[in-house]
Amino acid sequence: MSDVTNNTTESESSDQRTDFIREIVIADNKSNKWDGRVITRFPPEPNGYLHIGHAKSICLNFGIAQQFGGKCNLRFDDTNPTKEEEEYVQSIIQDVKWLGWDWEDRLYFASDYFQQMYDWAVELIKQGKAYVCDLAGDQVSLYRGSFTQPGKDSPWRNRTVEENLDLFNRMKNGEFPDGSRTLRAKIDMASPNLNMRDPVMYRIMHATHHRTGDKWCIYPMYDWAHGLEDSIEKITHSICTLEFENHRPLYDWFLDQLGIYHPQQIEFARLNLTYTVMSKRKLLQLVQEKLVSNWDDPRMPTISGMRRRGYSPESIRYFAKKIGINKFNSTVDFALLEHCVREVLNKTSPRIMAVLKPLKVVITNYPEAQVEELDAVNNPEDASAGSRKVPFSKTLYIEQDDFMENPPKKFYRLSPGKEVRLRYAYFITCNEVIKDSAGNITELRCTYDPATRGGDAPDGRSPKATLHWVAADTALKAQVNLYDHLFTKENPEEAEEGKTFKDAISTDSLKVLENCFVEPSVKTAPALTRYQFERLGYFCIDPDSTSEKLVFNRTVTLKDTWTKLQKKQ
RNA sequence: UGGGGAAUAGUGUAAUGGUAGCACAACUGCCUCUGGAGCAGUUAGUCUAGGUCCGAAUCCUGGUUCCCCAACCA
Repeated sequence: MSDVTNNTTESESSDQRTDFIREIVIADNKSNKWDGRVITRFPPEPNGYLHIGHAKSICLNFGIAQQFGGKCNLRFDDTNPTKEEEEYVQSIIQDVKWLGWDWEDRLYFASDYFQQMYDWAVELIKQGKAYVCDLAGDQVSLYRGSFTQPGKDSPWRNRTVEENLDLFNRMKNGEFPDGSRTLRAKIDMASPNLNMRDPVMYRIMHATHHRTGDKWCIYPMYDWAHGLEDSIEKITHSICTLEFENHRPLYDWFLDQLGIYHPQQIEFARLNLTYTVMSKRKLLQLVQEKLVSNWDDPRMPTISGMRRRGYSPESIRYFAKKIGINKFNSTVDFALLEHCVREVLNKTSPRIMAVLKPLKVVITNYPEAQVEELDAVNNPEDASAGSRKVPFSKTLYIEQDDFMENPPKKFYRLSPGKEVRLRYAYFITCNEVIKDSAGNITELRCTYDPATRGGDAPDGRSPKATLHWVAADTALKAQVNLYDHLFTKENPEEAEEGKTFKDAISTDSLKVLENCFVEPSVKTAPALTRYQFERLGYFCIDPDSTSEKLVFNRTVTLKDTWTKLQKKQ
């Protein structure tokens, strides 16, 4: 287990918190329960794209294996061909890899174990612990009883072993229609745990499986299959989410009846995040109803969406580490995720200058055709990132927000008569404001102080503000997509009467700015390259970006105390 | 009207009978060629009622609240 694709920085090398699951692993190692082995697995069903909640589980399982010198398998739990697709398999492989984890040659599929599972089912039948039931679906649930009422035995519960064997074989051979029969475990129809009331092990499904094709027309249920998969792979700690706690007695029962290798199932709480939804069903709905562009829409909490948004794998791993592991439901503040993203990106992203809402500035005392190349530091947090040249000339663009004709108190930026520093360039003073007939400011006329080249004055004076800028002639035009929360409510699931989570979708989660300018140094950068636009935030090149039409996605803003100040007033 | 889990600042977590700590958020300052970063500080917590104990977030008893379970989904 190694981070092959990502460098580990300080933020990650900090000590791993010992959660209750790691405590179990440590205790097991101490007692030699598993002979020192630690084998975990990440077992997704390929029926959707992975999201940040899965990342928590991935980092837990792979992280434990890494920490204790064990292994973590990637296993597709592909037991339901009607919901699963190859596209999802590929996306999941890509996402886990991108997150920085390596399963080496241990890529497994539950469907590869179908024959073994079948054989074990036959064994259970021979033991008299499983039977073929002819009850229809609605009848099965009727016989199951309720929370407070015990169930009733199926009329087919006491078939002979021979009859069960014959019927199960014929189920496998495709002699019966879908839904006509099931194989059920014979446990206890009066158990207070409904999962133990003769759970279905196999159902008939004449469906084409994405890997086994039409070879099988019976498919194992989760409860039957999952423990067997874990057993086959000699998993030591089978980590799953809280809702499977009720299933653990069944997990244990199947393995005990068969007398085969028996991992320990441990449950932890899934992740909830403010301002987002996490269920695969709802995410699928957003995609299918075109409420987002696709699974990798940068507003989606999917791994692919976050990748496109510009989140780095390291920042997601850092986040997973910070949220911890527990056994109760909690909702993590989205701001913590953003903090983790900023923390990592601050240390790793090269800085460039870009102007999102351009305001033309003419330096009246600057020579007409002159262009200077000025030195700019690539990353003040990382000396090894070096420096680059940025062109400066008579006509520039600055940010509209960086000028105010009638500035309020504490507005440090440019205003008439005021001097500011242009980053890495010169001090300029605004002398004249030019407006169109409607009164909109269209241009600023400024003078520069030639003695301040590079951004320092010989007399030691230092303006309160430093602005970012681009030279008009050499700047590249770009589209910039500004993203915000997809939902307006902290908990979109909590919908009022007659409303759904979709009613909480934000109308300004995406703002497209078409007339942005970026410095020329980014011209040939590949898709997904991450930058900090100085004073604005972190941005990355969208995969749809071309050299003819540059497109950037805003990952997250910089912390902005000025905006905060304004909002308070 | 059954069974299974769980409750620590606004949020996420630590403390495993011995000073309730950390992070995010919020708020103050300092510093700064990014109103970024960094530095220093402030606010704020053991669900509840009893009990055991020199001492309880932790152990015991009762209560409260929340989550999960009645798919041929996982």
